[in-house]
Order: sequence, then structure tokens, then C-alpha cells
Amino acid sequence: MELTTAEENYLKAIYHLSEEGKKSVSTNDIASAIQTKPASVSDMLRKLGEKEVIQYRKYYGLQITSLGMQLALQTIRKHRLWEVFLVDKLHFAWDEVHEVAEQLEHIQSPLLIERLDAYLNYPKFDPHGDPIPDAFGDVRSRPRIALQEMAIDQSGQIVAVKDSSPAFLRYLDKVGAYIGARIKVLDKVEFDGSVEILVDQKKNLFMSKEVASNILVLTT
Amino acid sequence: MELTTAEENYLKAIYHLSEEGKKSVSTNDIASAIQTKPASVSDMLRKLGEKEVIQYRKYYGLQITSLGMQLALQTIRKHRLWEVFLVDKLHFAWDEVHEVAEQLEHIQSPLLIERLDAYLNYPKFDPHGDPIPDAFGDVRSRPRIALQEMAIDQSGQIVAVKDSSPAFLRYLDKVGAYIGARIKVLDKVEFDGSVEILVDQKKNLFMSKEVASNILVLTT
DNA sequence: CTTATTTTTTAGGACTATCTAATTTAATTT
DNA sequence: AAATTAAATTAGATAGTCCTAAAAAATAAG
Repeated sequence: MELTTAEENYLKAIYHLSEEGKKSVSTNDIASAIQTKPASVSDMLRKLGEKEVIQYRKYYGLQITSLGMQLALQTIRKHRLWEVFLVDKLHFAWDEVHEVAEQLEHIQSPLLIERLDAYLNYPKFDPHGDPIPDAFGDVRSRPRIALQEMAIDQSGQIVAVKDSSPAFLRYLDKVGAYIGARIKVLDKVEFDGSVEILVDQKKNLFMSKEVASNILVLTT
Repeated sequence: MELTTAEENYLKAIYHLSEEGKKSVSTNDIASAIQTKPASVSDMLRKLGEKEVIQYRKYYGLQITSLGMQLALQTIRKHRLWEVFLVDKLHFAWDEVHEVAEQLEHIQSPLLIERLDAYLNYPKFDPHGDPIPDAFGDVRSRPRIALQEMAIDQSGQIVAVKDSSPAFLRYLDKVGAYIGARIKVLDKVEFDGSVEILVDQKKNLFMSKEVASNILVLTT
């Protein structure tokens, strides 16, 4: 089964929204995730329903099917492999890769992805720390919690970010909170939810609740 | 100025047809080059005329403008750089790259191409021996003649092919007439235009006029 | 130099994906 | 439970790309 570029983008958005633990994915959610209007989403949901990548009952809600999941994971796999390529090989900064990967993920060529995967040495995580599904769509994701939810004195390693907007990524780079950095929570301020952490055993860093809740940590 | 994928494909075809020394490029030529119908071509020519990448007078003919040339060369540059990537890095065979490169050439990101070029070490020729335009669209092409037009005892190096269909490329690979091979014309048969050549000073090869006229040689 | 033939263009549809505006359905408030 | 508000869908346009069939223009043939 073949999806158009637009369909792939909708399906990917639906998959991501479904994963975010939301009970159900609304038309408006999709519209804002994908930067389009709800009317366009309704149209597309009908089409995706016909193609059986989602189960859709109007005014009611939708659920991604296993076929849809499969296809979404393939797109995500391609996206993340290209991100690894851009960062590891072409020396892009991790905050510059998203837009280009959004285009590259739609290239149709199973052989290309197979070869790219081998060339990159079968990476398991992308530059943002997100897991790369294998050719069968299987994902091994490590248990992670938001930095915001860690207790004082708890340690871990930054493995991913929730918000991967260039602005946020640039901020992280600036303060030295890169993917892979080992951190320890020194203090938490109850009042505003802000936290103070130690980065790589040498650098003290103070961050707001907003920032801390967007950083995912693999605790040790 | 921004072109759509379809517009880029038309413009590239027009550029290639113009280069082939044809006096003028016809609607039918474009249609068959691009696997579409003449009616669709007429539509597109009007649009390309409005965008001033070609000069177009209906029923009369067209000429590519310098703007159009510039844009076509950028697309060709991207196509050929990707071909080098696929062959050199991902170990594609040179007859497997065209289709994928057709897709990759439409990715929009000047930074990506700049980085890719550097990563590949600023190659000057693609795997088929065709020159890669630089960032300004300049092409340094070597003087080449068809193997078919060479005289007996003349030597040279295979640098490109005219017909790059997978079938033809596979045939060449099989008989050992790869890009870069040094050859010498041993004999020519007047009657049917076939030629006998010596490849790399060790292998005798007999080929029809059809094959020989599709192989371009840099004579020495 | 008319008539055929070929080439090219236009007219009119189809399909994808998007939008605004209007309508319908669901959810919330009072 | 009725009224209000919010969410979702449909209706109707537009833009891009392609098609078939018909018409127009250019070229070739008798």
C-alpha cells in the first residue's frame, strides 16, 4: 500500500499524538500538530479511514490500526536514520536537522534505507535520543522520566527532549545540556518547580520547570 | 524563485534536450522524455514561460532563459552529487542510482548540498562520467566523442554513456566496459558499423554500432 | 496550391490537498 | 433540560498536475 507524502505526514502526527498517552486524538490536535486547518484534517481522516490505516467514526474519534502503526513506524525510522546521517556524517547541528529530515523521510526506496542503516552502523537512537524502529517496526525504548520529575540527589543521563524546536535545542546547546550529558539533581524549588542540576560533575545549571519538563533522563 | 517538483523535472528535461544539439525542443520530445502527454506539456510550458525560465511562443518553439539554465543546472548538480553519494558511500551499483537520485534531487536545502559536496570531497564527475556543475552552475566538460566515431588504433578512456538505462549499464558492467576503462580500437567493420576494442590492454571486446554509439570516450 | 498528416494547443474532467464559511453534532453551563 | 459554547464536518472554491477528446496551426504530399 502506498501513501502520499501528505498522508504519511498525517499518519505520523497521529501516531505521535497517540503515543503521548492522550486518551484520544482530536481533529484539532492533529490540525495544530501539522499546521493546517481542522477542515482539512476531517477530509484526510476520511481518506485514511478508507485506506484502513486508521479506524475512524466521525464526530466520535479515531484509532490507529496495526497497519497504520506499521507504516508510521517506517516513516519514523526513515526520519531518524536521516537525522543520524545529517549529524554524524554531514556535521549538522542537532537543531538543524529536523526540516531536512522531514523531506528526506518521504524518499521511496527500501534499498536506500537498508544501505543507509548499514552505513550508519545500525544506530539505535537518533541525535535527540529517540529510538529508531528496526526494519520490522520494533522499537526498544529505554524507560525515561522528565528531569522535572526527578528527586533531589537522583542522577542520570540526558537521553532525549520532548520539544525539539530549534529555539529550544539551541538553548540546550548553549547551556551545555546535550544528549548524553550526565546530570545530578542538586535542588528543586517547590514554589515554581524550577530545578538546579550538576552537569558532567562540573557545571551548575539552573532551569525553569518549563525547560526541565522537556528534558528526558535515563536514571541511574 | 521556487519551482515545484514537476516544474523542476520539466525544466531539467528541457535543458537536457537543448544540450543534445537539437535545433529546437518540441512538445513531443519533452512529452516522451518525461513520460507524459503532449497536452500536459503545453500546459506546463505556458507556466514555465510565465515564470520566465523559458521563452515560449505557442506553435513556435521555446528557448531556455539564463535563469532557467541556472535553475536546471542546480537540479542537475544535486542529482549528480546524490549519485556519487549512492555509489561511493552506500555502494549502489551505478545502474541502480538513477531512480533514487530523481527523488533526492528535489530536496530543498542549500546547506545540505553544500555539506554533501564537501563530504564527497567536491567530486567533479558523477558515476556515469557526467560533469557535476559547481555551486554557480559552471560545468567544465571534457571533449568526448562516441566510441563509434573513433578511428582504428585510436586510444582513450571511457568517461560516460549516452543511454543510461539499467539494461544498458548492466550490459556494460558484464562485459567490463566500465567508466574509467582504457580502451583502444582494434578494428571497425564498415558493413554494419560494429567495432572491436581492447579493454585495459588485456581483454578483446566486440560491440555493435548501437552499443558503440552510446559510449563516450575521452581520447588520448 | 490545395489536401492530408502531424504537431500543438485548448476545452473540459478528474484527483489531491488545501482553504473559508456554514452547518451539524457533542459537550458544557446554567 | 434547555441554552450556550466548542468541536467537527460538509459545502463550495482554488491551485496544481494530469488526462482524453476536439480544435487549431504548421508541415508535408500530391
